[in-house]
Amino acid sequence: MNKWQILIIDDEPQIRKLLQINLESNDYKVIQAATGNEGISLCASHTPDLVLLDIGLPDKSGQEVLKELREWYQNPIIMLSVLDGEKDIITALDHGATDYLTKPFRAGELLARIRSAIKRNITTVNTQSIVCGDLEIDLVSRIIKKNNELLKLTSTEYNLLALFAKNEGKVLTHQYILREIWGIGYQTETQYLRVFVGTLRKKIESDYTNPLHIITESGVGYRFQ
Amino acid sequence: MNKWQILIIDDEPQIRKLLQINLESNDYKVIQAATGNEGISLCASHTPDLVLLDIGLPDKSGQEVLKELREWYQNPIIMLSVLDGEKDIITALDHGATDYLTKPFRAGELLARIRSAIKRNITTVNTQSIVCGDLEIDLVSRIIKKNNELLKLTSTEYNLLALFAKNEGKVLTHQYILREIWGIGYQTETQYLRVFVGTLRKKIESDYTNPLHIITESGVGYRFQ
DNA sequence: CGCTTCTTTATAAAATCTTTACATCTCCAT
DNA sequence: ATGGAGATGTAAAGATTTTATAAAGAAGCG
Repeated sequence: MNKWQILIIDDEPQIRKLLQINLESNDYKVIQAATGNEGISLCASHTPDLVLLDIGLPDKSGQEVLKELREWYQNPIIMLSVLDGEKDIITALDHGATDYLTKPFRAGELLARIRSAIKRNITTVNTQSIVCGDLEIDLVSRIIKKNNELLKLTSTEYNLLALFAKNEGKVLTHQYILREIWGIGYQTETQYLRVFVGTLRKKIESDYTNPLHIITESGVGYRFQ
Repeated sequence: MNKWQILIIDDEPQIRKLLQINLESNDYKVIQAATGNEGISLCASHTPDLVLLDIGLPDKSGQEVLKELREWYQNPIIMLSVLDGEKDIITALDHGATDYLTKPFRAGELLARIRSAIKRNITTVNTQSIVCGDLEIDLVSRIIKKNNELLKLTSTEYNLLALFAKNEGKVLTHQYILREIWGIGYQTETQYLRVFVGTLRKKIESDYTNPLHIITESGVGYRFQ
């Protein structure tokens, strides 16, 4: 079992230290940012399982960071604030914050709310392994088997297949896939996708000239089944 | 759009009244219970979209009610309490409570937390799909099924069918359909529409010489049923 | 280096959309 | 009822867009 990774975005070093000690002693992996922009880029590069976001930041307000993150980041975001202003709470929640705690918070309660948020998130988003016909995808150990034979995939190929498997049956648009795998700013590079879908098909399809797993939805995207 | 239904379980009539007024003025439908057992049976019979559960109840504690409900009830449960005890909060959250508010709570915050909980719940649990006789249209996954068999539609065919399905029973004029699917400036290209209605009918109608789903309203447009 | 992986480019192939031509239907005036 | 004009349906051609594939260049890594 690998640890859950939590990103702390807060400008006060003492608070970060306090949170870090508390979280690490409860078996979470912690990464930290002191500013909003640093937090956003760390979130993009590490995709943590949860974000603790302070409202008062030096470069941009926590509310703004929240909005920017929510354009692409799906995991829980818990807001922290010294202010108990109802308006702040309401706007944060309405912009997609998972929870809102007022400082000084109690360590036990924060941990419980973190557990709750992560649990709710995994039961809906994450699953450990996915079986689709002759394919078996283990999301924890990143192992793919076809007819019980191990397949060798590159990192990007694996990420793509995992994304497909997590959304079995749904049509995923080019834009969505590109954003999820390559990140923001790659939404127009549909050719990448074609190349990688091609190599993936050669590996996972029994007859890649007639794919049964990755179906192309012309003009829209792809569907995995 | 039908209203969200919320179940209040609280023994104090004033609190129930207060909550009811607040919720109903925000377009929620409210049902109420004064005891834990009554709450459980109401929840079973009505399956509300969210439960507001008081910790202090006359017959059994809110924590017990929570545990019993969570054995089968998946929708959000927000706990309310006069006690701000950390222990209560932690046990409630660890037993599957979605949130925990301490009385006296602010109406705006409660409403925001209710919105947040319901929104999170529908995006994960519900996939709103439209069923019309032998047709099933899943607007989220972009999947069309006829007699449980997957249909392969092109992008434009899908858009057209989705537009029809969203306006089931209504007569849509040529102009309106053309503007919605092809955009402004195509209002006069009624021939496009004839071609695409033709191909759609071949795919979705059991007998396309005698269409039952897409009905032509001569001189006006089409109607879907 | 040698190897793997990722990014680009080029081009062939396939799917989809548009347009044209003509058949068929509907409904009203005769 | 009957003929005909306007509206609608069908089929098939071409034009256009989208997709697949190979293969060359670039980047990362032991």
